[in-house]
Amino acid sequence: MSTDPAAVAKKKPARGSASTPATGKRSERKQRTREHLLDAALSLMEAGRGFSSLSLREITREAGVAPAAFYRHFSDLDELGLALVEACGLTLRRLLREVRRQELPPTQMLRSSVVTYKDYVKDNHRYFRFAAGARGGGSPSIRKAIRIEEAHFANEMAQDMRDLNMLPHLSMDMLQVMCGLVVTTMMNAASDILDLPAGNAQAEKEMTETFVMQLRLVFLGARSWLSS
Amino acid sequence: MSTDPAAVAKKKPARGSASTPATGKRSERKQRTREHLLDAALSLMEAGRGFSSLSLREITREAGVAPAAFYRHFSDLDELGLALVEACGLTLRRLLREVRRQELPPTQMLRSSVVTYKDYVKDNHRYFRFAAGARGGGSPSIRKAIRIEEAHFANEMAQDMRDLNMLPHLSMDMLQVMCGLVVTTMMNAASDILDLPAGNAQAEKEMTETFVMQLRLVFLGARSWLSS
DNA sequence: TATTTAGGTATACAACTGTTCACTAAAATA
DNA sequence: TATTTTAGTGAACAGTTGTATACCTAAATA
Repeated sequence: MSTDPAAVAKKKPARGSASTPATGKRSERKQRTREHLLDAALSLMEAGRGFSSLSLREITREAGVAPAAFYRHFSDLDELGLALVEACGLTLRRLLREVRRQELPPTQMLRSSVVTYKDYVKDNHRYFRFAAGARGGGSPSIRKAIRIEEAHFANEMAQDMRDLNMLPHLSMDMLQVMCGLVVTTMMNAASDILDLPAGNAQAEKEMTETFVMQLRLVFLGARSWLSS
Repeated sequence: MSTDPAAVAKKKPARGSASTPATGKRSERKQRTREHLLDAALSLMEAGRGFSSLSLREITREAGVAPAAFYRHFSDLDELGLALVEACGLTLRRLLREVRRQELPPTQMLRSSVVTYKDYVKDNHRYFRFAAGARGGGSPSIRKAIRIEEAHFANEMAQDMRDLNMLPHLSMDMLQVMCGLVVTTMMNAASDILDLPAGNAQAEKEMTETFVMQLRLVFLGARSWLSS
C-alpha cells in the first residue's frame, strides 16, 4: 500500500510524544500478513471465481497462515471484501491520474484514453476482476461500498473535466450524470476485457473499437445537449 | 415454461409413430419439480445473495425435495444456472414485446419506456436479481451465456429500430453498437433499481431521472452521428 | 531486566457440503 | 396383465466449512 512508515496506524501515540521514530517490527509484520490475505483472495479469484464463493479457510491456506489467524485482521469475510473495495478505489484513482497526466491531443484523445484504460485493466486485472464480480453479486454491504466508490470516481472525473474546461455548456449535475454513464460503460468493458480469449488480437481490436464508438456516442450526445 | 404438451421432449418418438396424444403425467411432474428447483434458487437469491454462494442442498431443501433428486434434472449447479439464464432471456424478450406494443408518442417515448422498464424490473425482480449478479460474478460458463443473451437482446432491439425506421442514417452495425450500450446501461440500472431503499419515492424519482438523461445522451449522440 | 501484549499456531468440534447407492412406487410400455 | 422405466427417497460417505479454545513466542512496554 504505502512505503511510508509514518503511514502505519498506531493506537497509542506513545507517551514520549512527538517523533517516535517508527513503531518497528510488530505492526510491520501484521500489515504484511494482512496484505497476504488480501492477495490470496485476489489470487483465488483470478481463475474467474466470484468473491462470494471463496471460503475463509481457502484464503488462509493460500496465504500460508492458520485459519484462526484470519480473525486477527478481519472479523468477517465481508470485512475483507470491504478492504478490497477500498484497494480498488485507490487503483481507480491512480488510473485517473494517469489519464490526466497524458495531456490531450483532442482529436485522438478518446481513442488513446481507451487504449490506456485497456492496458490498465490488464495490468491491474486482479482488482478489476474483483470489482466487476462483486458489483452485482457480492453481499449487499460490499455492493453498496462499490457503488459509493464508483460515484466517487465519476465525481472526480466530472470535476476534472470542469477544470479542463471540457463541455463547458453542461451544468455540473449534467456532467456528473454523463460521467456516471461513462463509468458504468467502463466497468462493463473491464469485464469484457478480462474475459477476452488470450491470443485473439482480432477480437481485442473489435472490442476496443466498439468501446470507442460507444464513448464517442456519449460525448457526441453531451456536445449537442441543450440547457439543464 | 410452455403449456404446450407437444413441446415436451421425448427420447423415443414411440413406435406407433405420429399422433402420440400426450405423454401424460410423468413428464408433467418432472417438469414441475424442475421448476420448483429453479424457483427455489431464485427465492434464495431474493435476500441479495449471489448465485455462486448457493449450495445444492440448500436449493433442494427450499424446493422440498431430497438432495439426490437434484441429479435427475441437472448434473451440476452450473447447469441449473444456465437454465436460469435461459429463463431470463425469455423474460427479456417479453419485455421487448411489451415496449414494442406500446406504440410511440415520440416526444415522451423515451421517458415512458424507462418507466415501463422500471416497473418491469420490479415485477420480475427475481430474474433481474439473478442476471445482475451472475453477469460479472458467476462461473465463466454462466457469464458467457449471459453475455450471449444480452447480445441477442441488443440485436433484436436494433432490428426493431430498423423496422420502425428510427435513426435511419445509422448503419446496422452502428445501430447494434448503440443498442449494446443501451442494454449495458439498462442492466446496470436494473441493479440500482433492485437495491432501492423500499419506501423512498424521492430516491426512485431521482434514479429514474438520471436513467432517462443517460439514455437521452445516447440517443442524442446517435442522432448527430455521421457516416459509418 | 521482568512483565505484558498480541500475532500466529495447533487442535477440536459440530454443522454442513457434494455425491453414491440401494430402494420404492407409480407411470409407461409391451 | 406383466414388465420395464424412472422420478424421488433415505441413509451413508468422506471432506470441508466457520469458530472457539489453549497455547507459544517474539516484540513492546514498564
